[in-house]
Amino acid sequence: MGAEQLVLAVSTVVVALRPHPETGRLTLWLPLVRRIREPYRGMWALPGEPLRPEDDLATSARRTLERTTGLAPHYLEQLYAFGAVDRSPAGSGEDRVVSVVYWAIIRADEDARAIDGENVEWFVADEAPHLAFDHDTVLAYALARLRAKMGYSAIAHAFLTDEFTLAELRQVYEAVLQRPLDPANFRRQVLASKRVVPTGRHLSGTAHRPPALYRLAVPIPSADPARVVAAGHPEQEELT
Amino acid sequence: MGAEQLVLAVSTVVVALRPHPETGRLTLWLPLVRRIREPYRGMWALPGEPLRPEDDLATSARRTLERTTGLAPHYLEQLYAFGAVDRSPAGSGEDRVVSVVYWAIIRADEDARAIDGENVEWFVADEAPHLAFDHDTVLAYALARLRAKMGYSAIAHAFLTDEFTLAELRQVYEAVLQRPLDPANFRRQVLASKRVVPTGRHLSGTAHRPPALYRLAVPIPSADPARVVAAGHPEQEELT
DNA sequence: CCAAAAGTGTTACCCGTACACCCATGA
DNA sequence: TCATGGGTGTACGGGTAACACTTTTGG
Repeated sequence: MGAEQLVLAVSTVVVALRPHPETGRLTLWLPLVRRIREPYRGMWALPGEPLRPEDDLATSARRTLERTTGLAPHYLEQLYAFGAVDRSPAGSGEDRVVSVVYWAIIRADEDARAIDGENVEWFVADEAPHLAFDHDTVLAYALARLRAKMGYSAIAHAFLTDEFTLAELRQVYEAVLQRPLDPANFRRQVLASKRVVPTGRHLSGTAHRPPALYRLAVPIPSADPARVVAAGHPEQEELT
Repeated sequence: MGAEQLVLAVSTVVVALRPHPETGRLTLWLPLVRRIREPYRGMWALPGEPLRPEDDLATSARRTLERTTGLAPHYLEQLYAFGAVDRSPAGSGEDRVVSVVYWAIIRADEDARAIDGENVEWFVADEAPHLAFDHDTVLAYALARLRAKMGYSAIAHAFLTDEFTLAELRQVYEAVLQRPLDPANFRRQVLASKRVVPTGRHLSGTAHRPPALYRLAVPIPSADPARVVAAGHPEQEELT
Protein backbone atom coordinates (compact mmCIF):
# COMPACT_ATOMS: atom_id res chain seq x y z
CA MET A 1 0.00 0.00 0.00
CA GLY A 2 1.83 3.07 -1.24
CA ALA A 3 0.71 6.65 -0.82
CA GLU A 4 -2.57 6.55 -2.67
CA GLN A 5 -3.83 9.74 -4.23
CA LEU A 6 -7.40 10.74 -4.81
CA VAL A 7 -8.07 11.74 -8.40
CA LEU A 8 -11.25 13.21 -9.84
CA ALA A 9 -12.03 12.40 -13.46
CA VAL A 10 -14.85 13.21 -15.85
CA SER A 11 -16.08 10.61 -18.33
CA THR A 12 -18.67 11.07 -21.04
CA VAL A 13 -21.11 8.66 -22.60
CA VAL A 14 -21.57 10.04 -26.09
CA VAL A 15 -24.57 8.70 -27.99
CA ALA A 16 -25.75 9.08 -31.57
CA LEU A 17 -28.29 7.30 -33.75
CA ARG A 18 -27.00 5.41 -36.76
CA PRO A 19 -28.35 2.49 -38.78
CA HIS A 20 -27.55 -0.94 -37.43
CA PRO A 21 -24.93 -2.64 -39.65
CA GLU A 22 -27.10 -5.72 -40.09
CA THR A 23 -30.74 -4.82 -39.74
CA GLY A 24 -30.34 -1.28 -41.05
CA ARG A 25 -32.65 0.00 -38.34
CA LEU A 26 -31.65 3.04 -36.31
CA THR A 27 -29.81 2.19 -33.10
CA LEU A 28 -27.72 3.85 -30.46
CA TRP A 29 -23.99 4.04 -31.11
CA LEU A 30 -21.23 5.38 -28.93
CA PRO A 31 -17.50 6.07 -29.25
CA LEU A 32 -15.02 4.20 -27.06
CA VAL A 33 -11.29 4.70 -26.66
CA ARG A 34 -8.68 1.98 -26.49
CA ARG A 35 -6.51 2.20 -23.40
CA ILE A 36 -2.85 2.60 -24.22
CA ARG A 37 -1.47 2.05 -20.74
CA GLU A 38 -2.07 0.07 -17.57
CA PRO A 39 -4.37 -0.67 -15.96
CA TYR A 40 -6.63 -2.41 -18.48
CA ARG A 41 -4.18 -1.69 -21.30
CA GLY A 42 -5.69 -2.68 -24.67
CA MET A 43 -9.26 -2.70 -23.44
CA TRP A 44 -11.99 -0.29 -24.50
CA ALA A 45 -13.18 2.38 -22.11
CA LEU A 46 -15.41 5.44 -21.99
CA PRO A 47 -13.66 8.63 -23.08
CA GLY A 48 -12.66 10.97 -20.28
CA GLU A 49 -9.90 12.87 -18.59
CA PRO A 50 -8.79 14.01 -15.14
CA LEU A 51 -10.49 17.20 -14.04
CA ARG A 52 -8.32 20.28 -14.28
CA PRO A 53 -8.59 22.70 -11.34
CA GLU A 54 -9.54 25.54 -13.68
CA ASP A 55 -12.37 23.65 -15.41
CA ASP A 56 -16.03 23.20 -14.55
CA LEU A 57 -17.19 19.61 -14.66
CA ALA A 58 -19.21 20.28 -17.81
CA THR A 59 -16.28 22.03 -19.43
CA SER A 60 -14.22 18.92 -19.00
CA ALA A 61 -16.97 16.80 -20.53
CA ARG A 62 -17.14 19.20 -23.47
CA ARG A 63 -13.44 18.93 -24.08
CA THR A 64 -13.59 15.16 -23.98
CA LEU A 65 -16.33 15.25 -26.60
CA GLU A 66 -14.24 17.56 -28.75
CA ARG A 67 -11.22 15.34 -28.47
CA THR A 68 -13.02 12.11 -29.36
CA THR A 69 -15.46 13.32 -32.04
CA GLY A 70 -14.40 16.82 -33.06
CA LEU A 71 -17.85 18.09 -32.10
CA ALA A 72 -19.36 20.55 -29.65
CA PRO A 73 -22.31 19.18 -27.68
CA HIS A 74 -25.82 20.55 -28.07
CA TYR A 75 -27.03 18.45 -25.19
CA LEU A 76 -24.97 17.60 -22.13
CA GLU A 77 -26.22 16.30 -18.81
CA GLN A 78 -24.62 14.96 -15.67
CA LEU A 79 -25.42 11.34 -15.00
CA TYR A 80 -23.80 10.13 -11.80
CA ALA A 81 -20.63 10.17 -9.75
CA PHE A 82 -19.00 6.76 -9.45
CA GLY A 83 -16.71 6.50 -6.46
CA ALA A 84 -16.28 2.97 -5.16
CA VAL A 85 -12.81 2.56 -3.71
CA ASP A 86 -12.06 -0.53 -5.81
CA ARG A 87 -12.87 1.00 -9.19
CA SER A 88 -9.23 0.79 -10.12
CA PRO A 89 -7.60 -2.57 -9.46
CA ALA A 90 -6.79 -2.72 -5.77
CA GLY A 91 -3.28 -2.93 -4.40
CA SER A 92 -1.72 -2.03 -7.71
CA GLY A 93 -0.45 1.22 -6.30
CA GLU A 94 -2.77 3.04 -8.66
CA ASP A 95 -4.52 6.21 -7.63
CA ARG A 96 -8.04 6.02 -6.32
CA VAL A 97 -10.34 7.55 -8.94
CA VAL A 98 -13.78 9.12 -8.56
CA SER A 99 -15.49 9.69 -11.92
CA VAL A 100 -18.28 12.11 -12.63
CA VAL A 101 -20.05 10.79 -15.70
CA TYR A 102 -21.83 12.92 -18.29
CA TRP A 103 -24.05 12.11 -21.25
CA ALA A 104 -23.76 13.88 -24.57
CA ILE A 105 -26.28 13.48 -27.38
CA ILE A 106 -25.14 14.01 -30.96
CA ARG A 107 -27.62 15.39 -33.49
CA ALA A 108 -28.02 13.63 -36.81
CA ASP A 109 -26.61 16.54 -38.82
CA GLU A 110 -23.57 16.90 -36.58
CA ASP A 111 -22.95 13.18 -36.55
CA ALA A 112 -22.16 13.40 -40.26
CA ARG A 113 -19.30 15.78 -39.44
CA ALA A 114 -17.90 13.62 -36.63
CA ILE A 115 -14.21 12.82 -36.83
CA ASP A 116 -12.75 9.97 -34.81
CA GLY A 117 -9.97 10.98 -32.42
CA GLU A 118 -6.92 8.94 -31.45
CA ASN A 119 -7.69 5.29 -30.63
CA VAL A 120 -11.41 6.03 -30.97
CA GLU A 121 -13.90 3.61 -32.46
CA TRP A 122 -17.71 3.61 -32.55
CA PHE A 123 -19.80 0.66 -31.36
CA VAL A 124 -23.45 -0.30 -31.36
CA ALA A 125 -24.38 0.54 -27.77
CA ASP A 126 -26.02 -2.78 -26.99
CA GLU A 127 -23.15 -4.75 -28.52
CA ALA A 128 -20.27 -2.96 -26.87
CA PRO A 129 -17.34 -5.12 -25.74
CA HIS A 130 -16.45 -5.73 -22.11
CA LEU A 131 -15.07 -2.43 -20.86
CA ALA A 132 -12.28 -1.37 -18.52
CA PHE A 133 -12.87 -0.35 -14.89
CA ASP A 134 -16.56 -0.34 -13.94
CA HIS A 135 -17.51 1.13 -17.28
CA ASP A 136 -19.85 -1.75 -18.12
CA THR A 137 -22.00 -0.68 -15.22
CA VAL A 138 -21.70 2.97 -16.15
CA LEU A 139 -22.75 2.30 -19.73
CA ALA A 140 -25.67 0.07 -18.76
CA TYR A 141 -26.87 2.70 -16.32
CA ALA A 142 -26.57 5.45 -18.91
CA LEU A 143 -28.60 3.47 -21.45
CA ALA A 144 -31.27 2.51 -18.92
CA ARG A 145 -31.60 6.10 -17.83
CA LEU A 146 -31.73 7.42 -21.38
CA ARG A 147 -34.54 5.04 -22.21
CA ALA A 148 -36.43 5.93 -19.06
CA LYS A 149 -36.00 9.62 -19.69
CA MET A 150 -37.45 9.35 -23.18
CA GLY A 151 -40.79 8.67 -21.58
CA TYR A 152 -41.19 11.88 -19.66
CA SER A 153 -38.93 14.49 -21.20
CA ALA A 154 -38.15 16.09 -24.54
CA ILE A 155 -34.60 14.75 -24.94
CA ALA A 156 -35.62 12.90 -28.10
CA HIS A 157 -35.25 16.26 -29.81
CA ALA A 158 -31.58 16.36 -28.87
CA PHE A 159 -31.06 13.82 -31.66
CA LEU A 160 -32.75 16.00 -34.30
CA THR A 161 -32.14 19.20 -36.24
CA ASP A 162 -34.25 22.34 -35.82
CA GLU A 163 -36.72 21.26 -38.48
CA PHE A 164 -37.99 17.71 -38.50
CA THR A 165 -40.95 15.61 -39.55
CA LEU A 166 -43.06 13.76 -37.04
CA ALA A 167 -41.94 10.51 -38.62
CA GLU A 168 -38.32 11.39 -37.87
CA LEU A 169 -39.19 12.20 -34.28
CA ARG A 170 -41.08 8.94 -34.00
CA GLN A 171 -38.13 7.01 -35.38
CA VAL A 172 -35.94 8.46 -32.63
CA TYR A 173 -38.34 7.19 -30.02
CA GLU A 174 -38.61 3.81 -31.70
CA ALA A 175 -34.85 3.47 -31.95
CA VAL A 176 -34.16 4.35 -28.34
CA LEU A 177 -37.12 2.51 -26.85
CA GLN A 178 -36.62 -0.43 -29.20
CA ARG A 179 -40.29 -0.89 -29.99
CA PRO A 180 -42.65 0.36 -32.71
CA LEU A 181 -45.08 3.17 -31.99
CA ASP A 182 -48.44 3.80 -33.62
CA PRO A 183 -47.90 6.72 -36.04
CA ALA A 184 -51.45 8.00 -35.66
CA ASN A 185 -51.42 8.09 -31.88
CA PHE A 186 -47.86 9.36 -31.75
CA ARG A 187 -48.79 12.32 -33.90
CA ARG A 188 -51.75 13.21 -31.74
CA GLN A 189 -49.83 12.93 -28.51
CA VAL A 190 -46.97 15.08 -29.72
CA LEU A 191 -49.28 17.73 -31.14
CA ALA A 192 -51.44 17.71 -28.02
CA SER A 193 -48.34 18.26 -25.87
CA LYS A 194 -47.75 21.60 -27.63
CA ARG A 195 -44.04 20.90 -27.57
CA VAL A 196 -43.92 21.19 -31.32
CA VAL A 197 -45.02 23.83 -33.84
CA PRO A 198 -45.58 23.43 -37.59
CA THR A 199 -43.26 25.59 -39.69
CA GLY A 200 -45.65 25.61 -42.65
CA ARG A 201 -42.93 24.11 -44.83
CA HIS A 202 -43.01 20.59 -46.20
CA LEU A 203 -40.28 18.11 -46.94
CA SER A 204 -40.10 17.39 -50.68
CA GLY A 205 -38.29 14.66 -52.53
CA THR A 206 -39.77 11.85 -50.48
CA ALA A 207 -41.11 8.77 -52.18
CA HIS A 208 -44.65 9.62 -51.24
CA ARG A 209 -46.83 12.27 -49.69
CA PRO A 210 -44.62 15.13 -48.44
CA PRO A 211 -44.71 15.39 -44.67
CA ALA A 212 -45.07 18.68 -42.83
CA LEU A 213 -42.00 20.09 -41.05
CA TYR A 214 -42.10 21.05 -37.39
CA ARG A 215 -39.98 23.00 -34.96
CA LEU A 216 -39.61 22.80 -31.17
CA ALA A 217 -41.94 25.25 -29.43
CA VAL A 218 -39.55 25.73 -26.52
CA PRO A 219 -35.91 24.66 -26.26
CA ILE A 220 -35.11 21.41 -24.50
CA PRO A 221 -35.06 22.19 -20.77
CA SER A 222 -31.63 21.94 -19.21
CA ALA A 223 -31.15 19.41 -16.46
CA ASP A 224 -28.66 21.68 -14.70
CA PRO A 225 -29.74 22.12 -11.06
CA ALA A 226 -29.04 25.84 -11.07
CA ARG A 227 -31.45 26.33 -13.97
CA VAL A 228 -34.01 23.91 -12.65
CA VAL A 229 -34.10 25.80 -9.39
CA ALA A 230 -34.17 29.19 -11.06
CA ALA A 231 -37.17 28.08 -13.13
CA GLY A 232 -39.35 28.51 -10.07
CA HIS A 233 -41.96 25.81 -9.72
CA PRO A 234 -40.22 22.92 -11.43
CA GLU A 235 -42.27 20.45 -13.40
CA GLN A 236 -41.74 16.84 -12.59
CA GLU A 237 -40.72 16.07 -16.13
CA GLU A 238 -37.82 18.47 -15.89
CA LEU A 239 -36.27 16.69 -12.96
CA THR A 240 -34.15 13.84 -14.16
CA MET B 1 -3.64 33.13 -7.45
CA GLY B 2 -1.73 30.66 -5.32
CA ALA B 3 -1.29 26.96 -6.00
CA GLU B 4 -4.92 25.88 -5.99
CA GLN B 5 -5.70 22.36 -5.00
CA LEU B 6 -8.63 20.28 -6.10
CA VAL B 7 -10.60 18.85 -3.19
CA LEU B 8 -13.47 16.38 -3.34
CA ALA B 9 -16.09 16.64 -0.62
CA VAL B 10 -19.32 14.84 0.18
CA SER B 11 -22.30 16.75 1.56
CA THR B 12 -25.59 15.32 2.72
CA VAL B 13 -29.07 16.76 2.73
CA VAL B 14 -30.70 15.02 5.69
CA VAL B 15 -34.49 15.24 5.80
CA ALA B 16 -37.05 14.23 8.39
CA LEU B 17 -40.71 14.99 8.95
CA ARG B 18 -41.65 16.94 12.06
CA PRO B 19 -44.60 19.15 12.96
CA HIS B 20 -44.33 22.74 11.90
CA PRO B 21 -43.75 24.97 14.98
CA GLU B 22 -46.68 27.20 14.08
CA THR B 23 -49.26 25.29 12.09
CA GLY B 24 -48.45 21.94 13.69
CA ARG B 25 -48.69 20.24 10.31
CA LEU B 26 -46.00 17.81 9.26
CA THR B 27 -43.21 19.44 7.27
CA LEU B 28 -39.72 18.70 6.08
CA TRP B 29 -36.91 19.58 8.46
CA LEU B 30 -33.18 19.33 7.99
CA PRO B 31 -30.04 19.76 10.10
CA LEU B 32 -27.51 22.44 9.21
CA VAL B 33 -24.09 23.12 10.69
CA ARG B 34 -22.68 26.50 11.57
CA ARG B 35 -19.34 27.19 9.93
CA ILE B 36 -16.60 27.84 12.44
CA ARG B 37 -13.96 29.03 9.99
CA GLU B 38 -13.53 30.98 6.79
CA PRO B 39 -14.90 31.16 4.21
CA TYR B 40 -18.49 31.92 5.22
CA ARG B 41 -17.61 31.74 8.91
CA GLY B 42 -20.74 31.94 11.08
CA MET B 43 -23.11 31.01 8.26
CA TRP B 44 -25.14 27.84 8.08
CA ALA B 45 -24.17 25.12 5.63
CA LEU B 46 -25.04 21.56 4.69
CA PRO B 47 -23.16 18.95 6.73
CA GLY B 48 -20.31 17.27 4.94
CA GLU B 49 -16.63 16.43 4.92
CA PRO B 50 -13.75 15.96 2.52
CA LEU B 51 -13.66 12.49 0.99
CA ARG B 52 -11.06 10.19 2.51
CA PRO B 53 -9.14 8.07 0.00
CA GLU B 54 -10.20 4.89 1.80
CA ASP B 55 -13.93 5.70 1.79
CA ASP B 56 -16.66 5.09 -0.75
CA LEU B 57 -18.75 8.17 -1.46
CA ALA B 58 -21.72 6.65 0.36
CA THR B 59 -19.55 5.74 3.32
CA SER B 60 -18.56 9.33 3.69
CA ALA B 61 -22.20 10.42 3.55
CA ARG B 62 -23.03 7.85 6.21
CA ARG B 63 -20.35 9.17 8.52
CA THR B 64 -21.57 12.72 8.05
CA LEU B 65 -25.04 11.60 9.04
CA GLU B 66 -23.66 9.85 12.10
CA ARG B 67 -21.70 12.91 13.13
CA THR B 68 -24.59 15.35 12.81
CA THR B 69 -27.49 13.24 14.07
CA GLY B 70 -26.07 10.14 15.72
CA LEU B 71 -28.08 7.99 13.34
CA ALA B 72 -27.42 5.39 10.64
CA PRO B 73 -29.31 5.99 7.41
CA HIS B 74 -31.99 3.62 6.17
CA TYR B 75 -32.25 5.47 2.92
CA LEU B 76 -29.34 7.14 1.17
CA GLU B 77 -29.18 8.27 -2.43
CA GLN B 78 -26.76 10.27 -4.49
CA LEU B 79 -28.19 13.52 -5.76
CA TYR B 80 -25.71 15.40 -7.89
CA ALA B 81 -22.08 16.48 -8.16
CA PHE B 82 -21.61 20.24 -7.91
CA GLY B 83 -18.38 21.39 -9.45
CA ALA B 84 -18.46 24.98 -10.65
CA VAL B 85 -15.01 26.53 -10.28
CA ASP B 86 -16.34 29.53 -8.34
CA ARG B 87 -18.15 27.57 -5.64
CA SER B 88 -15.64 28.79 -3.12
CA PRO B 89 -15.02 32.52 -3.18
CA ALA B 90 -12.60 33.22 -6.01
CA GLY B 91 -9.13 34.59 -5.50
CA SER B 92 -9.15 33.91 -1.79
CA GLY B 93 -6.47 31.30 -2.19
CA GLU B 94 -8.96 28.68 -1.12
CA ASP B 95 -8.98 25.23 -2.62
CA ARG B 96 -11.29 24.48 -5.45
CA VAL B 97 -14.00 22.11 -4.15
CA VAL B 98 -16.17 19.62 -5.99
CA SER B 99 -19.02 18.31 -3.83
CA VAL B 100 -20.93 15.12 -4.35
CA VAL B 101 -24.26 15.59 -2.63
CA TYR B 102 -26.32 12.83 -1.05
CA TRP B 103 -29.79 12.69 0.38
CA ALA B 104 -30.62 10.84 3.59
CA ILE B 105 -34.15 10.24 4.82
CA ILE B 106 -34.76 9.77 8.53
CA ARG B 107 -37.62 7.53 9.66
CA ALA B 108 -40.06 8.79 12.25
CA ASP B 109 -38.97 6.28 14.89
CA GLU B 110 -35.28 7.04 14.42
CA ASP B 111 -35.90 10.75 14.41
CA ALA B 112 -36.95 10.48 18.05
CA ARG B 113 -33.49 9.15 18.87
CA ALA B 114 -31.62 11.85 16.94
CA ILE B 115 -28.92 13.71 18.83
CA ASP B 116 -27.59 17.00 17.54
CA GLY B 117 -23.86 17.08 16.84
CA GLU B 118 -21.49 20.00 17.30
CA ASN B 119 -22.86 23.29 15.94
CA VAL B 120 -25.85 21.48 14.52
CA GLU B 121 -29.35 22.91 14.43
CA TRP B 122 -32.52 21.77 12.68
CA PHE B 123 -34.57 24.05 10.41
CA VAL B 124 -37.87 23.85 8.59
CA ALA B 125 -36.67 23.08 5.08
CA ASP B 126 -38.65 25.80 3.35
CA GLU B 127 -37.62 28.39 5.91
CA ALA B 128 -33.91 27.70 6.00
CA PRO B 129 -31.60 30.72 6.24
CA HIS B 130 -29.33 31.85 3.43
CA LEU B 131 -26.58 29.23 3.26
CA ALA B 132 -22.85 29.25 2.63
CA PHE B 133 -21.29 28.38 -0.74
CA ASP B 134 -23.88 27.36 -3.35
CA HIS B 135 -25.81 25.40 -0.76
CA ASP B 136 -29.00 27.39 -1.37
CA THR B 137 -29.07 25.95 -4.85
CA VAL B 138 -28.18 22.50 -3.62
CA LEU B 139 -30.95 22.52 -1.05
CA ALA B 140 -33.56 23.87 -3.47
CA TYR B 141 -32.60 21.20 -5.98
CA ALA B 142 -32.78 18.47 -3.35
CA LEU B 143 -36.25 19.54 -2.25
CA ALA B 144 -37.52 19.85 -5.81
CA ARG B 145 -36.20 16.43 -6.65
CA LEU B 146 -37.61 14.86 -3.49
CA ARG B 147 -41.05 16.22 -4.30
CA ALA B 148 -40.83 15.06 -7.89
CA LYS B 149 -39.67 11.63 -6.87
CA MET B 150 -42.60 11.17 -4.52
CA GLY B 151 -44.80 10.95 -7.58
CA TYR B 152 -43.25 7.93 -9.20
CA SER B 153 -41.33 6.00 -6.58
CA ALA B 154 -41.78 4.44 -3.17
CA ILE B 155 -39.47 6.75 -1.20
CA ALA B 156 -42.36 7.95 0.92
CA HIS B 157 -41.86 4.70 2.83
CA ALA B 158 -38.36 5.79 3.78
CA PHE B 159 -40.03 8.13 6.29
CA LEU B 160 -42.00 5.32 7.94
CA THR B 161 -41.46 2.31 10.15
CA ASP B 162 -42.05 -1.28 9.00
CA GLU B 163 -45.67 -1.21 10.04
CA PHE B 164 -47.80 1.77 9.22
CA THR B 165 -51.38 2.81 8.58
CA LEU B 166 -52.50 4.14 5.23
CA ALA B 167 -53.31 7.44 6.91
CA GLU B 168 -49.70 7.75 8.05
CA LEU B 169 -48.47 7.03 4.56
CA ARG B 170 -50.87 9.58 3.17
CA GLN B 171 -49.68 12.17 5.65
CA VAL B 172 -46.13 11.69 4.41
CA TYR B 173 -47.24 12.40 0.87
CA GLU B 174 -49.28 15.38 1.95
CA ALA B 175 -46.41 16.80 3.97
CA VAL B 176 -43.85 16.48 1.19
CA LEU B 177 -46.14 17.46 -1.67
CA GLN B 178 -47.73 20.21 0.41
CA ARG B 179 -51.26 19.49 -0.69
CA PRO B 180 -54.12 17.36 0.65
CA LEU B 181 -54.95 14.03 -0.92
CA ASP B 182 -58.32 12.29 -1.06
CA PRO B 183 -58.13 9.49 1.55
CA ALA B 184 -60.47 7.23 -0.39
CA ASN B 185 -58.63 7.47 -3.68
CA PHE B 186 -55.25 7.35 -2.00
CA ARG B 187 -56.14 4.07 -0.34
CA ARG B 188 -57.31 2.52 -3.59
CA GLN B 189 -54.28 3.65 -5.53
CA VAL B 190 -51.84 2.36 -2.96
CA LEU B 191 -53.62 -0.98 -2.63
CA ALA B 192 -53.92 -1.32 -6.40
CA SER B 193 -50.17 -0.74 -6.74
CA LYS B 194 -49.52 -3.90 -4.69
CA ARG B 195 -46.61 -2.12 -3.00
CA VAL B 196 -48.25 -2.67 0.36
CA VAL B 197 -49.56 -5.73 2.22
CA PRO B 198 -51.94 -5.85 5.20
CA THR B 199 -50.37 -7.38 8.30
CA GLY B 200 -53.74 -8.38 9.76
CA ARG B 201 -53.00 -6.32 12.84
CA HIS B 202 -54.77 -3.11 13.77
CA LEU B 203 -53.60 -0.02 15.55
CA SER B 204 -55.40 0.41 18.84
CA GLY B 205 -55.58 3.37 21.13
CA THR B 206 -56.71 5.82 18.48
CA ALA B 207 -59.55 8.17 19.17
CA HIS B 208 -61.78 6.36 16.71
CA ARG B 209 -62.04 3.31 14.48
CA PRO B 210 -58.76 1.36 14.63
CA PRO B 211 -56.99 1.48 11.26
CA ALA B 212 -55.40 -1.60 9.69
CA LEU B 213 -51.62 -1.89 9.70
CA TYR B 214 -49.68 -2.53 6.51
CA ARG B 215 -46.19 -3.55 5.55
CA LEU B 216 -44.11 -2.89 2.40
CA ALA B 217 -44.50 -5.78 -0.05
CA VAL B 218 -40.98 -5.28 -1.43
CA PRO B 219 -38.19 -3.17 0.03
CA ILE B 220 -37.69 0.32 -1.35
CA PRO B 221 -35.65 -0.11 -4.54
CA SER B 222 -32.13 1.25 -4.26
CA ALA B 223 -31.20 4.02 -6.64
CA ASP B 224 -27.62 2.75 -6.80
CA PRO B 225 -26.65 2.29 -10.47
CA ALA B 226 -24.96 -1.04 -9.82
CA ARG B 227 -28.19 -2.46 -8.40
CA VAL B 228 -30.42 -0.83 -10.97
CA VAL B 229 -28.36 -2.38 -13.73
CA ALA B 230 -28.21 -5.76 -12.03
CA ALA B 231 -32.00 -5.76 -11.70
CA GLY B 232 -32.25 -6.61 -15.38
CA HIS B 233 -35.05 -4.81 -17.18
CA PRO B 234 -35.26 -1.64 -15.14
CA GLU B 235 -38.63 -0.08 -14.57
CA GLN B 236 -38.86 3.59 -15.24
CA GLU B 237 -39.91 4.33 -11.72
CA GLU B 238 -36.71 2.89 -10.35
CA LEU B 239 -34.57 5.31 -12.31
CA THR B 240 -34.02 8.51 -10.41
C1' DC C 1 -53.83 4.00 -61.12
C1' DC C 2 -51.19 1.80 -57.59
C1' DA C 3 -48.19 1.60 -53.54
C1' DA C 4 -47.01 3.72 -49.46
C1' DA C 5 -46.64 7.08 -46.19
C1' DA C 6 -49.24 11.25 -44.27
C1' DG C 7 -52.87 12.40 -41.76
C1' DT C 8 -58.03 11.96 -39.65
C1' DG C 9 -61.94 9.67 -37.18
C1' DT C 10 -63.97 6.40 -34.09
C1' DT C 11 -64.35 3.51 -30.34
C1' DA C 12 -63.28 0.91 -26.23
C1' DC C 13 -60.90 0.86 -22.12
C1' DC C 14 -58.08 2.25 -18.13
C1' DC C 15 -57.27 5.36 -14.41
C1' DG C 16 -57.47 9.43 -11.74
C1' DT C 17 -60.80 12.43 -9.47
C1' DA C 18 -64.84 13.84 -6.96
C1' DC C 19 -68.03 12.87 -3.72
C1' DA C 20 -71.87 10.31 -1.45
C1' DC C 21 -72.22 6.93 1.72
C1' DC C 22 -71.60 3.17 5.40
C1' DC C 23 -68.65 1.19 9.44
C1' DA C 24 -66.40 0.90 13.91
C1' DT C 25 -64.70 2.78 17.82
C1' DG C 26 -63.75 6.01 22.12
C1' DA C 27 -65.69 9.27 24.72
C1' DT D 1 -75.44 8.28 20.74
C1' DC D 2 -72.47 11.17 18.54
C1' DA D 3 -68.36 12.80 16.48
C1' DT D 4 -64.62 11.26 13.79
C1' DG D 5 -61.63 9.04 11.01
C1' DG D 6 -61.59 4.30 8.58
C1' DG D 7 -63.20 2.22 4.65
C1' DT D 8 -66.54 1.19 0.27
C1' DG D 9 -69.36 2.34 -3.93
C1' DT D 10 -70.14 4.81 -8.03
C1' DA D 11 -70.22 8.00 -11.73
C1' DC D 12 -67.89 11.27 -14.65
C1' DG D 13 -63.96 12.74 -17.71
C1' DG D 14 -59.47 12.83 -19.81
C1' DG D 15 -55.95 10.24 -21.93
C1' DT D 16 -54.13 6.12 -24.31
C1' DA D 17 -54.30 2.17 -27.51
C1' DA D 18 -56.19 -0.15 -31.45
C1' DC D 19 -57.45 0.16 -35.96
C1' DA D 20 -60.39 1.54 -39.99
C1' DC D 21 -60.34 5.06 -43.14
C1' DT D 22 -59.19 9.14 -46.31
C1' DT D 23 -55.52 12.04 -48.58
C1' DT D 24 -51.52 13.04 -51.26
C1' DT D 25 -47.63 12.29 -53.59
C1' DG D 26 -43.95 9.59 -56.88
C1' DG D 27 -43.49 6.13 -60.05
